[in-house]
Amino acid sequence: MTLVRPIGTSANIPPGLLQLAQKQNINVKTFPNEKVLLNFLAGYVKTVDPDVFVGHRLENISLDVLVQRMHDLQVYTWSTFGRRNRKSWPDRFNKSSFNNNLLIREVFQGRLLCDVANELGQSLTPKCQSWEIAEMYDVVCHKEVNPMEINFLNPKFSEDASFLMMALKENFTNVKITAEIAFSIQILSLSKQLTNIAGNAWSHTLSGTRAGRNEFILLHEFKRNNYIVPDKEDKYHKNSTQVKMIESTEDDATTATSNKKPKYQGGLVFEPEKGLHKNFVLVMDFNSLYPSIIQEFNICFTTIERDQFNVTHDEDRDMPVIPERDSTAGVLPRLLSTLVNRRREVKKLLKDPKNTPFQKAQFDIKQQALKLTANSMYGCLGYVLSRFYAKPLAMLVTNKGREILMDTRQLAESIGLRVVYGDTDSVMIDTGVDNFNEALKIGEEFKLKVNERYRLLEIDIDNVFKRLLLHAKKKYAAMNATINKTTGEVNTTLEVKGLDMRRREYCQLSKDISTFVLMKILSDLDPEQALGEVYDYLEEMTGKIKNRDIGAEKFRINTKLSKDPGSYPNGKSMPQVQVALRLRNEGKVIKAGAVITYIITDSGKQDENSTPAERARAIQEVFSKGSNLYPDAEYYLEKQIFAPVERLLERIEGVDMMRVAKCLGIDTKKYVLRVRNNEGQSGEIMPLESSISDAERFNNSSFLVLKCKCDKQFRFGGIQASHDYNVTFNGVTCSSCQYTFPILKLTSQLERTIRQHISLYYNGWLVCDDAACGITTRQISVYGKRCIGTSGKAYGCKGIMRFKYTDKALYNQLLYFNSLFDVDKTKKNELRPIYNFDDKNLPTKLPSGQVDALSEQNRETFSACQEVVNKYLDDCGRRYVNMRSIFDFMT
DNA sequence: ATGGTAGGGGAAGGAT
DNA sequence: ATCCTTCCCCTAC
Repeated sequence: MTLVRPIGTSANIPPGLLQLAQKQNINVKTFPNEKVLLNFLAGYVKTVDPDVFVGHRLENISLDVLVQRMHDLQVYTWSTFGRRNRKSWPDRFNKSSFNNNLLIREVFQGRLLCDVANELGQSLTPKCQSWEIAEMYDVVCHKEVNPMEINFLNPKFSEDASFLMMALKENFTNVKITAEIAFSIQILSLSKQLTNIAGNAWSHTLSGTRAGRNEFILLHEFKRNNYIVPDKEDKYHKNSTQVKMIESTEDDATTATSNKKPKYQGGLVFEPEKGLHKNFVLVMDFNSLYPSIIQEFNICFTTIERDQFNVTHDEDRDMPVIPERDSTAGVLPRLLSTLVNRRREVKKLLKDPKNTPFQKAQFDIKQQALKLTANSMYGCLGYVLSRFYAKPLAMLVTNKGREILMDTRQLAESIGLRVVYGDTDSVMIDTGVDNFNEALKIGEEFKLKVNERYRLLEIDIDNVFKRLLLHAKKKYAAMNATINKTTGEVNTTLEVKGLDMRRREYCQLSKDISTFVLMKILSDLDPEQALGEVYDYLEEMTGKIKNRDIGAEKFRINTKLSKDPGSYPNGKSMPQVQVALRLRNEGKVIKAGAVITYIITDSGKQDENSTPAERARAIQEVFSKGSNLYPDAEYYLEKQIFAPVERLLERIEGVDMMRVAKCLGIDTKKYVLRVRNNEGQSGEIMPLESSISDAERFNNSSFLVLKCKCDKQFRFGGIQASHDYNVTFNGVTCSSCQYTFPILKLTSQLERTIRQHISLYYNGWLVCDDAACGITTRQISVYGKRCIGTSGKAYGCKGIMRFKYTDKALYNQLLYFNSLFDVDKTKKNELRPIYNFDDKNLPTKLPSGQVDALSEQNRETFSACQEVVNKYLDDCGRRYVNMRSIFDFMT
């Protein structure tokens, strides 16, 4: 049913509308004015008495407008929108900030609001970029629809019935599409399952926030276990000292700019071995790492002592203690284990061939809901406003995560595997083979080795990459290989993470071109030929772009406005802000959170100096009739095509970037300048290994501790800021007694430390890697690498004996000592820090000029120290190989 | 008001 | 002019 009232100044409905509607079989009702229409609507809602409203942008747009108009036109029957019979509007309505989702929800109390494009809808459709209705229809239902731009200010809509009818039909179509999307993503079923699991209100789940669901599932769980749950806090009643501390220290930071500073350390990301890997690369991935860690290490509010926490602001010392391995499982681990087990059961049911399609869909939704619930548990531990906020627990989880990932890397490297990248819960291993099955075998073996170290935690082969191009942390492209079991053929598909082409501010044309380039570079083609084809393609595309042979829709750029467009201080340089302001001037509603779709248009002849932001136009404006606006070829070629392609080809062997620039018609003079500037900084091409920062490479090395005449001991980290020592032009000086170390004292302490490390290594201590067992021995057991446990008979402990001090660790340790006195590294500010970056008591950094000067002044002293280290390093270098071959069976 | 942190990259504007 | 910090956005996990 469609309700219509006269538009604009006209008091009449265009003649012939009803007949037209009848002909097209659409149920249209007309009303003399808006108030009558709204009254009818209110009555209609009351009669139908719906449980759910399904729509697209309900709270933000449609219902907001509807409710506001009812208020302004004094439609007294407004309360039928909800199920409470109310006479007066909620108090807050007359206040200025009434465009509040809470108010809308208050009016609609008793009925569910299901919005396919709100936060919940968006979380279910992550592939969408703008969540416009047409885009969602395309992405979710794989059907295309051409949206019509309707501007009711156009007088034709109030005069011409066929015109108005078009608008009504558009509206009608959108309603149907929305319903189709809602069914397709199963938003109602899923939210109901989530609600059933958590035990909160369905209406709450539909609003899309996870914190509330999480709160309720924990409340229920603790109640069931006879615990007293924490009180709900408000601004008058705080019961957590942690919250108070955070508020007092970070008050201004959170309110003013909403610049959320991280509160604790998160996942570990390895520095990738950048470039193209042509061997098979295995992606080994821990299955749901954080939920598994909580279970594996029994991390719970009830098992971990948290009172002493947050005193020193030093994560190392504040980190709570993990419970004993055989301690009773806490509430949280038990809850997670229940969720995991239930999911396993449901997945079993899902596989039953006797299922009807309906049952199958139901089971699938249920297992999804269980997974979502388990996975959102960790996030809420670190959420300040959660009733169950527990920073120590969150810290513990990520801390274990980092430890596990580091151990996994070391295990891989100890058996000669090369880890080329890893992020939080995964390692990528360059197998060095070019055969799929061989690679798989290596992966299976490694998987066993990793999995025998944990009870629950499980690593698996996630993907096998035939080719892998690593560009930076969180940015890579790969040819994902799968084998067809019957034919034995290897099929490949392109997989891209994080690169420009995955981002919504890059237009479709840019994405198409990036895809083409990657397909060539990652193909089996001869590299030279691949590059040749890329050059040709780029040249061809440049021609098409300049000739305006490509449709403007390929040039659309999406960007979200997180704030109100009016409140950007630097808005002038931001195209999306300029476009939003233009749209707002036209009378469009643009709120914080809106996704702006725009095109950078050609400046034409005049205004050579106009900025891209000034030339940005909303997509509607470009497509409107007679607009005469075209994409700015130069802008797109440089920013949207050259820049991403340059990043893709950066480390490809034999690439001629000048030629790429020429193919794209980039002003090569500008480009030459850019290359020169960058070369000056980063210097010559470095070997891969030295691209790892010292901070990471020496992460596990011991610091060099110097002892002063005054008995004070301190970490020495080369020429860098410290509370304990200064490097002056005379050498190293103690901060407490101002004693300056003579060269001899420095070298002798250094040598003594090195000898200690070497003797530690020769001791050959073995340690069980099971933290709970932790047995340390020099016995090499007859059971091989298995831990002999306390029984001495290799049962009772599943740990593996490893060298406490590996040859590699010693080698690395010596390299670290060497680096402390490396003048060049010092000048480039590449030394490993001796303080944690988040230490509250961080000394102020030395000015770079001072560092340079001190480096030069101490060059002689430092090279004397380096000589000491090098003496042992040379020695070690030879033995390094020998020791390995002797003890190979151990590792 | 409505899970988390890590990280790249563009752009502006202040410091040098 | 060039470096460095800050803001902003978006992505990976």
